[in-house]
Amino acid sequence: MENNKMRIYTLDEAKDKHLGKIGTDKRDKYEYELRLDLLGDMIKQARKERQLTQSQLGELIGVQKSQISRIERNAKNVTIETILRVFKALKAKVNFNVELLDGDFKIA
Amino acid sequence: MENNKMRIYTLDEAKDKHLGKIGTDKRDKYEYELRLDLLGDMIKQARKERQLTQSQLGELIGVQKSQISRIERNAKNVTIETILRVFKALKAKVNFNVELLDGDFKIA
DNA sequence: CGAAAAGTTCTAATATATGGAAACATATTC
DNA sequence: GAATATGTTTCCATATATTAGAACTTTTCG
Repeated sequence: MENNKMRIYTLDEAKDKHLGKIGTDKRDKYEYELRLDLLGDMIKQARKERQLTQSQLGELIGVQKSQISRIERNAKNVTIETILRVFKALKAKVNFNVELLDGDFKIA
Repeated sequence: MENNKMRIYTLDEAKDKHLGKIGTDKRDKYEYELRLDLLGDMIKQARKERQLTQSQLGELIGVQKSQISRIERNAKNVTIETILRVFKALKAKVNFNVELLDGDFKIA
């Protein structure tokens, strides 16, 4: 019987693939913007992992394929709730990890 | 000199605190809904870690304190972009991790 | 290669997110 | 306890997210 966890994707994995490792100039420069862009890519990857078309995924949450395409293509201006609906239909769990970075942050 | 990473928060940590460990009925029942609710809590925690009022955080991203309050109180229907703007102002990095769960998932 | 499948983009309508400002509520300070 | 600081809710206006459906484009498959 297989492991319960089939696959884990992280945004960092996706970025490594697209931009190179942490520390390269190219990587840092796009860190913020790509965080916005790659969420849609993660939806797409999860969907393909499930071997679903956009149309089939759309049926699962009750929308047309065009909405799935829209979200996958540009997830930055999509609400958290909508994103989670999609991932729920894909039987994927999303974890948000927040990491406070050290900076000499002071309010006078 | 301090570590670069001051603190790491995960949604799971927050849920453990509110609901008990993975596996309890109470925990499972609210897994989906609370994922929607606790993102705002994470914003609030990060803000307090930075020792900022809502008003000060609002100034950082150019909105009134009432918007910060609104977002913290209900982050589920907020766009990814807005969420990330807030975390960026808090000098916090957000990681989205997607985990595909095994399920006898078939499309006939 | 051509047809079908799959994905993308557009239009227009509706629902809702975002925002300021003010009133209100609660917490903190002295 | 009173004043101040901080957070919440409401109202209203504007901007934008969501959606169906259709036309279009790209990919897949036999």
